Amino acid sequence: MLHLQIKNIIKRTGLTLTKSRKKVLNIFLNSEKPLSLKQLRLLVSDMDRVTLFRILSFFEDNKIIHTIRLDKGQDLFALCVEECEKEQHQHNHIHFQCQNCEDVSCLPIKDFPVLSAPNYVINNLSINAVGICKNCY
Amino acid sequence: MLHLQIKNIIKRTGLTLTKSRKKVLNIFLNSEKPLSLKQLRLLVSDMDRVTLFRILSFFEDNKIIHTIRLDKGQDLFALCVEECEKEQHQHNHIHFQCQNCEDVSCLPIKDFPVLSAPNYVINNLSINAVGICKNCY
DNA sequence: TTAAGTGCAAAATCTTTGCAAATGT
DNA sequence: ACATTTGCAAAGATTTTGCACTTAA
Repeated sequence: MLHLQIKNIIKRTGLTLTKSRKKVLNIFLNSEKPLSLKQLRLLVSDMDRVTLFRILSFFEDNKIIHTIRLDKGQDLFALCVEECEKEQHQHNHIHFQCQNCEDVSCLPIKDFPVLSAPNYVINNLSINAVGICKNCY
Repeated sequence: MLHLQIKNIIKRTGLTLTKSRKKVLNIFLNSEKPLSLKQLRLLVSDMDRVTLFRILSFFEDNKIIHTIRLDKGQDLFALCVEECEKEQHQHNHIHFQCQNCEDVSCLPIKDFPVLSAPNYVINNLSINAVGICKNCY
């Protein structure tokens, strides 16, 4: 089941499914939340850090994961969902970081804002919100 | 005129107006566009890189500048405008990067989107758009 | 078999820290 | 004069590169 999922994700890229890549994918598939590089390093335990770097940038190039760039210089990585597989690689969800518990999650928004500006073509919006989450409210 | 502007900006923080800080502020005040660390380094020429780091983080702490975190790992720095001086330090403008010419600017949007999610408090939104700018259109 | 991926060592960058000398008020 | 800021040297951290060895198809 999970194995099949992993195979399909990699098959999309046309490239090799290795043990290391499988490991990293598993971590993402088993995680509810976006992960920092530090967290990933712990979770992959013995994997060489260079290999992890290369896998992450490979995954990012192939739109398997994307980077969430929070304020304050933190980057988190998350699996892409359906939308990413379309041409535009659009992320129609909003990342939210709680200023109290620091937790990062996706905001459940019904109507994703549509923006337009005269003479501009807007292909992708990335929106980060900060505030107080429903648990800390 | 410009000198007065600089004085006022620094006065807000209650702290010292030094030659180096003045230099960096001048660069920002004379630049239409947000600047990368690399660009800033060139523009401050002989200033020690540590000093530049410290000035930037001082300016950021004091809400004189803010960081624009573009996709693909680039950070740019820009002067804050009026909004930043209010409590919330909200940036009611949208940063736009052209996928053709790579230029970064603020999007002229009339109605800044208002988001709400049940049981969440949203204090700040940062929105980055990518697409094709009016010059490359 | 052989093209691609991994691990290791080491280079290149980037960021932070401590402290003495210089500067601003 | 005194507190703050700067420059320098050096530590720490992060990211990249080259290359021999291993692995997946």
